[in-house]
Amino acid sequence: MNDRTTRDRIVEAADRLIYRQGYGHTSFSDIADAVQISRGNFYYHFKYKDEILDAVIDRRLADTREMLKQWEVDGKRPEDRIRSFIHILIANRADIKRYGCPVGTLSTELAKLNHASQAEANKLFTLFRTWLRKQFTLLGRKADADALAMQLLARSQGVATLASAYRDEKFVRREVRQMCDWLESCAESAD
Amino acid sequence: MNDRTTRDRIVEAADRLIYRQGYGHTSFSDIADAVQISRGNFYYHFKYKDEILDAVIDRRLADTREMLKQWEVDGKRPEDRIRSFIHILIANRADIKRYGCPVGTLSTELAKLNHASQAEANKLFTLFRTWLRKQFTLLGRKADADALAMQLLARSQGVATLASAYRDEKFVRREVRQMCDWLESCAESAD
DNA sequence: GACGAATTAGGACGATTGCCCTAATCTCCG
DNA sequence: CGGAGATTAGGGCAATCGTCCTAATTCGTC
Repeated sequence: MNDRTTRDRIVEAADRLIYRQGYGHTSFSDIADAVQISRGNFYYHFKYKDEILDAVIDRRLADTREMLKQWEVDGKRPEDRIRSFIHILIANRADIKRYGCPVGTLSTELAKLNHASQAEANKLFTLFRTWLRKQFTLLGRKADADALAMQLLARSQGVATLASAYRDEKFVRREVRQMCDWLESCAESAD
Repeated sequence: MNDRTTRDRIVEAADRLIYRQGYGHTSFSDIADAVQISRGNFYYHFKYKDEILDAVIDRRLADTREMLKQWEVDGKRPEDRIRSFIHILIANRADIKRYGCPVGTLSTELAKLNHASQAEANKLFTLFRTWLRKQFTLLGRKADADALAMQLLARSQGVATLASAYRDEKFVRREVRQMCDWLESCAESAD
């Protein structure tokens, strides 16, 4: 019924462009050029710009869910799983250095635009938050699991912001090391 | 020679609008409407949009320098001065909850736009960074003063980002309390 | 009060934006 | 092969963008 190829290619290109340029600064033409289709064809798949944004957010949500699920397979101990989270900063350091965190920068922009989809975009934060909370609970920090999750989220966000401002990868590495140390002390102080 | 009133009113309005809407989403008309002058008059004071941005950044730099200077008068001990920095999050919590950190969000946006003034905007970060480094040095943490300054900057940025995403003031208060605790342990472990 | 300079008002420009329409093309099944 | 539905191409719309120009007004000074 529906050929997913073109639509997926649009969402994929929009995802990358919105991450790199921001939502407001990414136009229909930008995306159409990237996918090498006409704007008319574009309109066939997405009538409104907001629809593309929602599709991009959905895509990111799905990808993130998949990633979190995979981390639960890879890391057997909860501290290992949390370490997987911290290490996104290392794995994506080149992009983060240049464009910041895809979750944080989008949320910030939509907040300023007072955009209706900000709630949807925030689900990305909540996805990580809930997952981290679960891991901290498994770690034995039942009482303050959510606070610890938020603390780790906040610190990651800050690292991404400053890494992008100063275009500094070494800073990322240093902060990741400290966050891993902090995580170990969290694990020790439990049970 | 130059009547500063109108120009200052323009910069003041532009500052507020850029903070609330972002630079890219703030137009000449927006600012002219806010100041209640014609766009033609506007053009007399600023030929290019980039000039307004630079004027806004200069204004913020001057304000920040003044604030930092004041903190050195208010707080006699370096830990008190650093506490002043941490408490901006409390003092500006209503704005931060709604629009995030003015320094971080502008830097992030300009990074994505690949804007020439990003270096100038980053001086705001460096102003805080250098000042904090000095205070940590006075605290006796000479070797890792810059790392501590960056760590505190990063955490503040993260708190602002998440406070804005979740529109949550309580989270700000909780994190500020923890940051103050952390600061005390910094002061104790020194000298 | 008059004159030159500083300031303001208001409109116009080309480009780009999000959005919309229609005709051409492709694909697949009877 | 042929026709119906899915897909694509390309142009056009009104609105807004940053920028620019010129005429009117205000201001300080003699």
